[in-house]
Parts: sequence; C-alpha cells; structure tokens
Amino acid sequence: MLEKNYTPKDFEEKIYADWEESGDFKPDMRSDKDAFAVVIPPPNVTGVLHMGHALDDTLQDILIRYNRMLGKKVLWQPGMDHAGIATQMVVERNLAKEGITRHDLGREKFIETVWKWKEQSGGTICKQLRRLGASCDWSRSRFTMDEGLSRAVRKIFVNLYKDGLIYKAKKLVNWDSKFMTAVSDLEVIQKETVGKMYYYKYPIEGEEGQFIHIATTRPETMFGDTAVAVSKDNEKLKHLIGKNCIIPIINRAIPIIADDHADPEKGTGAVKITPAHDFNDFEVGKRHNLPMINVLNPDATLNENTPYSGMTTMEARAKTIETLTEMGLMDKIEEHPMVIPYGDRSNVVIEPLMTDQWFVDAPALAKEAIRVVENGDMEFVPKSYEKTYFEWMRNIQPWCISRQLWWGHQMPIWYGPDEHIFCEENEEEAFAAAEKHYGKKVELRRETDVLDTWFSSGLWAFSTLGWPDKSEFLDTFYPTSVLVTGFDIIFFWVARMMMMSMYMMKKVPFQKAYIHGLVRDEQGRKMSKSKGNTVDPMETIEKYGADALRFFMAAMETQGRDINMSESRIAGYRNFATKLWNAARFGEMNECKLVKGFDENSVKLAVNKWIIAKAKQASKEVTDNLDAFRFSDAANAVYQFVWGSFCDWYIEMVKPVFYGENEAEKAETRAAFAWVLDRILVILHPFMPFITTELWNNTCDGRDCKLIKAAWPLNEQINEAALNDIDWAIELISSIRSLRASMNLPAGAKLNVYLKDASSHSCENLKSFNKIICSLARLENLECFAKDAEISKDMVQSVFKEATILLPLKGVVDFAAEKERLNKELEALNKNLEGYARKLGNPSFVERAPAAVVEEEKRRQAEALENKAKVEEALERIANF
RNA sequence: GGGUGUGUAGCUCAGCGGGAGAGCACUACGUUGACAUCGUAGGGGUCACAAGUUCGAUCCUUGUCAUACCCACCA
Repeated sequence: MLEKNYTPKDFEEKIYADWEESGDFKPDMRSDKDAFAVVIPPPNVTGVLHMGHALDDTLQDILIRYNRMLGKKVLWQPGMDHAGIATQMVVERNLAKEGITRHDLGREKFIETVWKWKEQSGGTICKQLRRLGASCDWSRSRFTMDEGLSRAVRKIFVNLYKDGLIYKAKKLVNWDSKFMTAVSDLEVIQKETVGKMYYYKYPIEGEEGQFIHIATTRPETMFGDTAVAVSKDNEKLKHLIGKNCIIPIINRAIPIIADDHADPEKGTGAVKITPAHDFNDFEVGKRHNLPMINVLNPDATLNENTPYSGMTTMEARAKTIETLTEMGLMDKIEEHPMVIPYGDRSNVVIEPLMTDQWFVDAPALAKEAIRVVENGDMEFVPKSYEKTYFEWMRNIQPWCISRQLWWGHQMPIWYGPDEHIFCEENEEEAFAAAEKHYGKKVELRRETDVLDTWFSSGLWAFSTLGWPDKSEFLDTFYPTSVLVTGFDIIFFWVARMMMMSMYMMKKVPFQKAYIHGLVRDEQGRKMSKSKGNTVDPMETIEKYGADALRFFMAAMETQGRDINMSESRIAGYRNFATKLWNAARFGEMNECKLVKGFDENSVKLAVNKWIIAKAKQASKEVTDNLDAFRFSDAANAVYQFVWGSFCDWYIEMVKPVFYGENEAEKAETRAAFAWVLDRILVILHPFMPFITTELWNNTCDGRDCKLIKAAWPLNEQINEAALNDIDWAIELISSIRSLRASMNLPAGAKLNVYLKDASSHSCENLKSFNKIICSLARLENLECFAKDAEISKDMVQSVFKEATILLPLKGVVDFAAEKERLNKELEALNKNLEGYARKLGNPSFVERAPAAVVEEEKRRQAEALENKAKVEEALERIANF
C-alpha cells in the first residue's frame, strides 16, 4: 500500500542502496547489444557537489539509464581527480592550522599526509552523487593517482618524450608566486583593472639634457631593461636609434633599437624592453639578441639584480617612482585601464618568468585531434562548439606541463651526473639505460617536478578502462560513446583528451561530446561562494527530493543555453512527482493490477485505446528526443503525457467505469490502467529513478524484473485512429465547461445540453461517450437535437465544430453576459475572416503557395463563415431581451 | 581587436517559413476525495528595432541597438 503522501526521503536512499548492493550498475557483459560507455568528468578529490555537477551528472545518468534499459552493455565509469594544486592547497591549509608548513614535513612526509587526508576526507562528492541517483559502477572507481593510472601516465610520458613531443626548455612562463610553480596559459585569468601608466624619461648617453620619454605600467621592472625600442618609421624619434640611454638609479646604459613592436601611436612611441618579464619584450629580445636580466625571485620579490632586493613589486614600484621624482625624471602618471593576469587558484598576480620547464608539443598533437573532428569521428553536440574547438586547437601553444609542486605525478625523468636526461617508465629502467649510456653504474637524480593535473585527466578515457594493459573490457568500451561536460572545460579537458587519445590509442576517446552550459542563480548571475548566491544541491534534494532536482535539470536543459536556478520550478517538479504518486494511489484503490498476458492492442473501450495510443506516442517522443540529446523535449513529453493526458483526462474518464456496474469494462480498464502506469514508470525512470522504482516495487505482482533493467519500448505501432474520438470528446467537454464559466453558472448545477446539426459520427460519439461527457462536464443529460426542432429562446448556443451546443436555461440566462460573449466571438471571427480574405484574395498566394496550404486556408474560411452565421443568428434571437 | 551566443507573456524560458506556447506568478470559481504539493475557467505578447528575400517572416539575410560569454592584446 502506498502512503498517502509522497515523501521522497522515505525511500530514495533505501532504493539506491539496493541498486548498488545488487550490482545493478555493473555492465551486463552478456548482452548481445552494443556497448554504451560514459566516463564521468572526474570531480576533484577535494570537491563537494555543486549545481554544475548536479546538472552534468543528471544528464549522464539519464543517458546511462536509458541505454541500460535499451539492453546495451552499459558502463558509467566513475572516479576522481587528484587535483594537484587544489589538493595541495587544502592540505597545506590544514597544516597551517597547526603552524606547520609542508617544508617542515619534507616532500615524502607531506605526500603521505595528503594520502591520509584523501582517505579520511576526500571524495565526499561520491556519496553525494549517490544521493543524486547517479548509477555509476562504483566497483570500478578510479583515482588519477592510482597505481594503474600512474603507470599509464608514465608510459605515455615516455612515449611522447621519445617521439620528441615532450621537451625541456628555458622559456618565459606564467609563474604563480604563491605556489611557486609554473602554470599553463589556461590557468591564468585576465582581470580588468584600473591601473596607472607611468611616464618618465631616460637620459641619452653622452648628450647632456637629452632624454627619451617612455611609458610603462610596471616601472619596477626597469632594472631588467636591456633596450628601448622605437619604430624605424617614427619620424620624431628615429634619430635616437643607435644611441644609448641610461637606466636611472642603476646607471646602466642600454641601446635604443629599431623595432616595430614600438607603435608610434601608443604611449610615447618608445618602449622599454624587459625580455625576462614580458612576453612581447621576450620576442623583441630574441630578435635583437638582447640579454635577459631576471629581476624577480620565485616569490615575486625583487632580487639582487636590483637596488630594491627583497621588496615586493608594489613596494619597489613606489620606491622607484619616488626616486625618479626626486631625480626630476618623472613626466606624469595617468589612470590607465588594463588587464592583469591572475592565477585561477592562487588569485595572485602571475609573473612572466624565465625558468626551465617541460612542454608538450601541443601543435603537433593537435593535428590529429583536429582531423578527427573535421571528418566527423567525434561530434560536438551542439555542433557550434566545434568552431570554438577548432579555433583554439589551430592556434594552440606548447603546453607547459611541469609544476613545481609536490602533489602529483612526479615526472619519469632522471638526470645523469652530466645532466644527461634519461626518460624511462621506472627507476630500474632508468638506471639500466644510464649504465648502458655511461658504460658503468652511476647515481641518478630524479626530476622533482610533477605533472599538470590535466596531463593525467587527459588519459581518463582509456586509463580508467585498464590501459596500458590489454583487455576485453578496454576493447568493449573504448572508444566511449559520449562525453558530457560543461563548455568551460573544453580546452582544459576535452581538447587534451582528444590529443592524448589520438596520440596513444589512434582512436577518438568518445564519439560525441555533449556540451552544456552553466547553472546560474535565479537572476542569471554566476554562482559563487564569494557572492553567497550558491544553492547547495544536497539541501535541495533534502527539501524536494532527488527526483525533483533531476527532473528540473533535464527539463531546463536546452542545447547551448545556461540554466537559471528556480526553486519554484523545482517545487513544481516535486508537485509533478506528487501527482504521479497520487495517480498510482488511485490505481491501487481501484485494484488496477498488471495482468499477465494482457494485450494492449486488443482493448475494446475507447478511453483505453486512447490512453494506450497516447502512451506509445509519448514513449516515441521521449525516445526520439533522448536519441537527439534533446533533454528538455524528452522530459516535457513525459510531463505532458502524465499530467495532461493521464491524470487530467484518463483518470477522470475512467471514474464512471469504476463506479459503474459493467464488470467486463472494469476489468479491462484496470488492466489497461496498470499497463499505462507501468509504461509511465519505464519512460520516466531515467529522469526520476527513485519514485518510479518505488511505485514499480509497490506493484510487484506480475513483474519479472527490476525497473532499472526493464525493457525500453521501441518501434511500436501507434493506433492513430484511436486518438480522434476521445480527443473529440475532450474538446466538447472543454467547450461546455467554458460555456458554463462564461455564463457564470454554479459549478454544482446539473444541466441539459443538446448538440444541434451534429454529423452522424458526432452523434455516435455522443452516444458512446455520453456517460463520460456528462460526468466531466457536470451534465444531467446530453443528446443530439432533432434537426427540425425549434431552438427556444432561453437557450444559449455556442459553436462546436460542425455542430452547435445548445444549453437551455429556463429563466436564468444572463442575456447581457450572453450578448457580450457572442459579440466577442463575432469579433474574433471577423478578424480571422479578414485575414483569410486577404490571403485568398492575393493571386500570388493562391498561385504560389503549396496547394495544401491554400486548401487549409479555404477550409478555415468556410468554417469561420458558418460559425459567423450561427453566432449572428444567436445574437438576433436574443436581440430583444 | 577577433569570435560565439542571447533579446518571445509580469518572471524564467521553449518554439521557429504558413492559425503565438509552457512552468511560475495573476484573476474568478471550486462541486463524495487519486491529488489543495489540487481542479476548472480566464486575463496577459506590434515574438528588441530597421531594411531586404518571399505569395507569406517571430522564424531566413543584412544592418542597428541591448546583453552575456570566450580568445588575444593594450609599452
């Protein structure tokens, strides 16, 4: 027996536990159907579930459950990312509470501490995903720092290195002075700020009183200047080219060179060149063989190459300006809008810094990754993201993969005594290689840098399936079917997976990439902790149930658009679940039980035929839309069917049957009801797995499997003809109800209604559905009006298709209201008629529009004309009242 | 500077070459009840603006305005 109220909390967790314990999430390897695999975008081990995950994982779970019900071998591969910087940050913060730094512990101890933290506090998100209903095969859960995955990392690294696709280089890189590591371009966020532009002058060497004026936003870097550049086309300044100028304070002479990087229109037309601290200047420096002078320490304080050693950049900037002012060299200081680079995790200013780093030759790897998207091996959904992908991939820069951190995959690189590099998958092989190289045993020093977290994530699609070991499992599920993720990590992750997979596997990692938007707050603002506008999915689930949240995500997911959070909508979907719950209770009260061997194609009652055809129609819509990744259309199709057809009409129409005496009709309707409810549970299950399972289990008689593995209906014959008659009845009922309402008739008043000029088919319908119509429209009696019978004056009449509804109201007609109603109708008809006349009077429309369109237009015109006549007649009849 | 979206009911959004839709909100009325987490009926829109293509444009093209995001850069 179902409880009176729908309370998801009562059963959601219990149901999930049953699935997991029963192994229902494991792929059915005996299936003879296709494989369907999805790898989860691995959440950070430090992560907690936010609405973005709730969206991402709901969509994946819908696809997974749908495909599982299609009978495929279905794998949803879960796992977590070790999240280098993020995790190191969390653990360091914890240590700081005890007044310890990671340096106090040393590298080895620190890493141990991280692992301990991971065991104790990591991965809360996996528990939360369970609460959401995510049907991942948790028994296969992987972690990017697992032994297996680490082996995959080392193997691919060595391969890339030996193919010359990983190399070490001293280059200007983005330097994060908080974590004291290099970061990749993607981890740098450009922020708009209003800064200052400083104008000052450098004396020309040997020419008393002559200066060259320059402008900069970063005066403190002037100690690293090794030239001043002027355009050779700069008429005002080109005479200075070839001379030297003097950097004040340190009195170092630097050349004034000709370079087009100096735009005569910008600033003063002369640019100070600091090759070690600016990406543009670095290029200029290379062109002119300028020396590179580093003026910063790794923590972004000034170093001993400057007079302000130990100061922060800001302190040094102030000091520099102060000194230049004293020396009379300052021209002016202006406000200047500018963009400053910040670290995405550290939120400190990123400094370009010359360091030794390791790079992946991304431009080389991108070629294949581009090709397979061009030729359609991998498709973006929606397709528009292809452009973004191509744009980025075609302009990709070498990827800096080394990080000066402790938590991560240490690079499989060893240095010999002469710094010769050995790159091998493990220490033994490295030593062996070294022995071969040197002809004797030598001591090796291992590279201390670790890899960018995204390096191991890039392998996720195959490393989680067991690569580098060969297995049937890997063969079965690789390439995976679809990747579901947000547009914000196309570059970070999708692109890297494409490159790594094409390099190593020679096959795409996934056949499709479904890209969704962001979940925003109710006003459409980005959710962020600092703004305090985040909504915790766990609280939402607590309040409305996981099914409501899931359905919300599905119903709101339209391709290429962000989703705004809406509590009222979530409440609405909770109400939807309640509605279904109560419908099931209605069935239970009326003993609607599944009948073994019930053939839905041989029902006799029109309502049953109708709802069965409707159910099949809905099934097809859901199927087609899910196949096309149209989540909202799929969700809405079930919603409309359940609420709009099954609850609003079918249940109401079936009541007279259940309350009547005809046992045969009752029996058929009970069976049909149970069949339809069963069908609803099946097609709704991917969206609302909990309530559907609870209701399914409640009527366990007549079932031989669990809902999660129930067969999805495909290729069904829809009895279109069965739809029409009941649709006719529904329209009639609505018309009568509307008429009653506009006449201000009391809801309780039982009425007699006649249908005049009805076709014989309509009269037949009227007879067959008499009980239903009378019941739903609250009528005492309903019959066809004899053709020649006179319409009495107390009858309200209203157009209904080819016929007219007559509503006799002895003495209670409100003629004023009736006139108003009829006039309104007349007005609408006239407006329509005008439109039809205009169109049909246009020769080019009649000639050029498709015949069917013209015919339809004519039909409408004829119908409107008839109706108009009826309305006018009615008006005339009551004209004198 | 380059690119990509989005402007449709009060709000949040579907739709997309031939009669303007949903949810929420709103108004009125609610009858032996599956459900008030509800029902019935209803109000509400020059589909941003302009030009073009077309027999016909909310839908296609171009432009304008507004707005959001991505990439690159601004000494």
